Amino acid sequence: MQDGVWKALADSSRRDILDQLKANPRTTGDLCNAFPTRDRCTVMKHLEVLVAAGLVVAEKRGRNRLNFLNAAPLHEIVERWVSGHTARLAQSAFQLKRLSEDQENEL
Amino acid sequence: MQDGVWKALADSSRRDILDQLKANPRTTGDLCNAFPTRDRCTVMKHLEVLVAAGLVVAEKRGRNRLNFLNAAPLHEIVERWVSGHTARLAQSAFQLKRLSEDQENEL
DNA sequence: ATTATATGTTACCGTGCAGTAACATCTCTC
DNA sequence: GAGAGATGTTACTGCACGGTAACATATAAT
Repeated sequence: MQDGVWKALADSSRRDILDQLKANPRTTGDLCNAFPTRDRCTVMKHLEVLVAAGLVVAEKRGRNRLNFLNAAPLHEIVERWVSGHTARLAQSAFQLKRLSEDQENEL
Repeated sequence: MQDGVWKALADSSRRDILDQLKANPRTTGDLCNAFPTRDRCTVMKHLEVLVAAGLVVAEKRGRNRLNFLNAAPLHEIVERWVSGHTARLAQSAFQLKRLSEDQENEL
């Protein structure tokens, strides 16, 4: 479940697509124009992955397809996993600080 | 740069390893015992990826190797990328709500 | 010193994925 | 309805990655 979201976020092209959708929904053609180096099929495949992960919702509008960002899955993995780690940011920083001090003492 | 962090987080085994390191640093052997289904070499390869991403710092202690969590890269991608999306969570929810209403109106 | 324990290194295999091409479908415009 | 424009589908290729085995090194205990 969450795994699909992480996998979707692993690719920079897909994160770029999400950035494009952040302000406003875009048609597939818009997105292809935004990434001239990538083939249209490549963009569509990335969109499929994003839709499967729930990060993008697509809607047909005539002969166009509008792609909407859905930030909810992002929010979810941050709440359920990331915050559990970053909450202890100070603790891990302390551990690492003590580690480097021990290394100095070994000289 | 950030890409290495995202790639490292894409694999659930690696996220599990980070979970193991959340409370306390662990030796490589500890981690292997924590994941009996995975080969030791597999665990080590995952650790390599995590170290390359800066999420884990390893230190030799005698014949053991202690693996420390470093949550800083996590915090960084959240601050620099994720929060830019989740901050607009309400906006994207509104867009999606309006989308579903439009779909109902089309009936 | 020898042995057992813990970790490090190299090479290989199967799978999954990014990327592309060719072809198919659908919808607007005229 | 004919053609153009936009999207959908299938199949193929190269490469990266997860996983494993075999071998190598280092350190503690005896």
